[in-house]
Amino acid sequence: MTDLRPKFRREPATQRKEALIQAALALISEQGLAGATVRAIAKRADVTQGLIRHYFTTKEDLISAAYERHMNQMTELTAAPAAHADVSARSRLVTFVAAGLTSPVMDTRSVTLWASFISSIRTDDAMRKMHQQTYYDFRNRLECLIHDALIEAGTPTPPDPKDLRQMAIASNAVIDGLWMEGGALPEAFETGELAQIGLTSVGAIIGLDLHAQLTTPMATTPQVTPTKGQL
Amino acid sequence: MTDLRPKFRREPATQRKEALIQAALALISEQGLAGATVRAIAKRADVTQGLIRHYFTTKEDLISAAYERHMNQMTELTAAPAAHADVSARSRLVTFVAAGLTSPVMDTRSVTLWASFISSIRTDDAMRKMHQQTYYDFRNRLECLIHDALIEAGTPTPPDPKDLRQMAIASNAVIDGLWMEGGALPEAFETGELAQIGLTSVGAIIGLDLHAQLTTPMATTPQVTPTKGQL
DNA sequence: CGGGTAATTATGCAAGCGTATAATTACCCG
DNA sequence: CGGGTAATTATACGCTTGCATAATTACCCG
Repeated sequence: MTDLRPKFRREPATQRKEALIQAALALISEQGLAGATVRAIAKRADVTQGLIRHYFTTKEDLISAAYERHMNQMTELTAAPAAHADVSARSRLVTFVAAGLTSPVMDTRSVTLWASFISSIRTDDAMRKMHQQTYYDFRNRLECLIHDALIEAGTPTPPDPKDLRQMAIASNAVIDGLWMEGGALPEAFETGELAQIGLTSVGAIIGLDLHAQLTTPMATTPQVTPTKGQL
Repeated sequence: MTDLRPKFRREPATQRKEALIQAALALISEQGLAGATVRAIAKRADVTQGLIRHYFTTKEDLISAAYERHMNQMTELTAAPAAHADVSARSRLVTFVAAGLTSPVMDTRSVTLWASFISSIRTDDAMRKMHQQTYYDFRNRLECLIHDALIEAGTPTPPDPKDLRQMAIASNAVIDGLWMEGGALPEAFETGELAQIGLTSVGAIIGLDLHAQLTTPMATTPQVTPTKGQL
């Protein structure tokens, strides 16, 4: 009756931490922050709850690490496809915008996760700093792409830094707004519709046509039950 | 030693409900959903916790009512200033966009509240429906304003409904995105900067100049520490 | 192969949670 | 003024939470 098989395995620290973070992310995306209890996370990661305290001094620590992980991955998933240096700047910008508004970046899970975290940036300083850093990082990448695309398109003079900043802020906002709605109400939009709207809008904001070949100012896609009315 | 003064007052139902909702909103905006416990809400509203169950069958009920209240107020605060029928359609649109990107609509408290609620639209069906309804309501108002402004500006033909829809989605997204960042990182932007960017962007998206008198495509405002760098 | 040690489990605790129910009590009406 | 009733308080229950601490145990190293 003596049990020969070990009752648990000792894993490298980074691996265990990663497993715990992934378990936390899964739970938060499924049930919100309230569902991500220490016990639930431990169970999901197939360990006992005491182990969490061994790797993270507090639960807040783990949640914060999960937030960082999620946001960095989102930025990377958006930026990576647009990193090929051998294509035109305009093409890189197009890829960036489209990637940010397509699965897996634009996705109910991602948006829910993000929303859960965002709600705590007012209370939690670590969360607040993380949000700020993530936001600036994303916006700066966008600003660089816009800058390059404008130069490439042959603008009269090098773009005014102030205008560039505002274009980046505005473009970032459209992408964020579309991304959020696409994740929150997936059934409200056609596949690819939001990516296309994003390209049209960013194009309009920076004064460049970001569509394949056409020059029409606002292209067209099939419509879906808008619940229009009253008012 | 007999206490002459009454130990509590009986208030009309609507008033008590309203007080409880306001207490909940205050707590959620200050400490997130986690801080809005039944006991804390009751204390804030100067009643005992049992009373909550007397007016709301469950805590979820109260939270849901608070969500509805908050969103409707935000929409109203944005739309009301733009309701004067005697001014031009363009002017009404301008007012609408600007109101949505200025205090008190664009505000840390509002954004934090919204974020707390949003995180639960995946789990909670009532929340989900409320979000959907609120979103469509806001977007439809925007679409109407855009429509009127385009007609007024003398577009060649009545605007294509599909284009109109996309313009509304995009404009809504910019406003949402700017509103969110303005609330989340208030110190990152100059006063009025986001409203101005919003006007410029919506103008670019629908193909109308929404600025006071100028015709320049991207006007200019003072800059503020952007934490630019690396990459 | 055998001991030391850090990873992991096991157990417990105090506090807070949402909810249910019974006891008060302010206020309305005849 | 005095009784009825609904608003409000008071109290309690069972459960879950995050965290701490002690007991195990897998694995590395000489």
